[in-house]
Amino acid sequence: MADTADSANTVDKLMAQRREKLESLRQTGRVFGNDFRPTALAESLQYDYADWNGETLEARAVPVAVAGRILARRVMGRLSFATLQDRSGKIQLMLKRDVLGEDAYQMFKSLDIGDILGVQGELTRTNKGELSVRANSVELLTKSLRPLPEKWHGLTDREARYRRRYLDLIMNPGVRAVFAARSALIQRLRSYFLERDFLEVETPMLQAIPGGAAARPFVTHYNALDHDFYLRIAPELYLKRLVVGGLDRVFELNRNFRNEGLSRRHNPEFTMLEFYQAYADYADLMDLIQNLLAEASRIIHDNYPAALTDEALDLDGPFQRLTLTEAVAEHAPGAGDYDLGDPSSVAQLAGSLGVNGESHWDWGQWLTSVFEASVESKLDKPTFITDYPASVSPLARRRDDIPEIAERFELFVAGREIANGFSELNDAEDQAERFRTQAEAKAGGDDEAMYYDADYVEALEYGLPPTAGAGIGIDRLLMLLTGHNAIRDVLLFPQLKPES
RNA sequence: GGGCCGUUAGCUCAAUGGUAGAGCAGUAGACUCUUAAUCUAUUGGUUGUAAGUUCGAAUCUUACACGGCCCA
Repeated sequence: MADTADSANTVDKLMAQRREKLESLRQTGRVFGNDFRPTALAESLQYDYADWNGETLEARAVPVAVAGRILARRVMGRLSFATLQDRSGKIQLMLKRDVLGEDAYQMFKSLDIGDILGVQGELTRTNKGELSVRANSVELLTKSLRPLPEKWHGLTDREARYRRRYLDLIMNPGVRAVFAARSALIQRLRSYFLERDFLEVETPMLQAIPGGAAARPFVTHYNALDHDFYLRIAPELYLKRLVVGGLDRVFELNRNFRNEGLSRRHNPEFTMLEFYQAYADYADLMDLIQNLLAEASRIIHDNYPAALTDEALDLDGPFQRLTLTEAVAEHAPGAGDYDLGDPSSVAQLAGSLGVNGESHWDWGQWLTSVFEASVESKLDKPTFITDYPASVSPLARRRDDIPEIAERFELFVAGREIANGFSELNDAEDQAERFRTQAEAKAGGDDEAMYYDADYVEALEYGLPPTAGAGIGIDRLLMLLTGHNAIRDVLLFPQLKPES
């Protein structure tokens, strides 16, 4: 604690100065007033008056009230300029002692960068042509007690940007654009499904049996029930219960939690869109997703250029489609020397690629491991991989002609999976059998294997109509669309280790 | 989990093992068209933490913490 003068560090001294200014303002007038109402936004003014020259502005004397944070200040004797930033952008303030009066001008000069002001005045243009608000009055709305980062270099330390995102948002306008794009993306996904008669629903985050994906869950304790619950790893099994209940088209756009490490591409909580459509199959959903992503992509690219980096992708389709076996044959080194339909041959191929498999693995697990090890990262252009082994797809319907294959697809872009979907398994007896196999694997030490969910099987026993469903990882989709290669750059508050 | 890199003033960054500096911000002053304003003066440090080597450590060594990049 820096409560003595000799232990005060720089920021304590800077804050002490600002507190003194605040205190002296309290003596002479009102601070933290909450009745100022801006009538204009900086960016709107820049846009609306772009064609007005100085003479016209002076003649019309357009009155405006703007509010925002001071980012820079240029005092030149009896005339000053300041840069004010509001939620839309920036506009310059022009402050003249002759107009404001001596007291108000002195008050302005005592303000600090970071303070939040309400300013009333008229629009004008400087000699250099910059649209400015010539202030008639200035009100301090919020005193900022801490110094902002430097105006020119801003805040660049990534850790600081993530831990104090508000400073990042103040100092780095592109960050705001990314999250505006995120909002627009989510908005469009939502409206896309609503337009197609899907019902938006919310299903439990706290689940007694975590299901719907292969992942380790977070555990929490529910005191009142004295029972451990899991944070959901996917909403899938609940959404399909709703389809059993007659909600033939449902979607949920919400958070999932997976107990994995942190990395450039992993955050323990992430946003997933899942949707289910009865009387459709996986091929229908591939078409839907292709169309959906093209629309979403267009919205982001057309409306949020400031959010995009050079790596931003335009997903305008059509997307390539390959079966898993075709993809392995095409991309896995040496695949031509092996029989991809034969379990032991595929296991040998996997071994030659350095995959550490386990002896009890079946054909599907070996083939999938080969795909993950040597194909996935090469799928640069948007590609639907189809026809996954049923054994690695325990919730997916089998193909009628080849029962070992599931009617399933995953979409890969830039080497990353961004969507996963299938024709849903609606044969309750087969589902029970698949769950048994999963539960055995879990008992055998595979902590990502699924639990046996008897309640879900019971729901299926009442009858799930033929249904297809899919999930799209929203954070990763946004990463692709905006060209950010760290998930932390598309999450407002990414998970970090505690500081101290 | 492994390898490499980083952590110095509020921010952005310097500093052959030999007195820790600069710019911005701040403070005081000048200045009625600036916009990284300019000019003058000036305040500001537990060099991530803890040990060690050394006459002497921001600098070398070790451990730890946090972060970044790459790999699994």
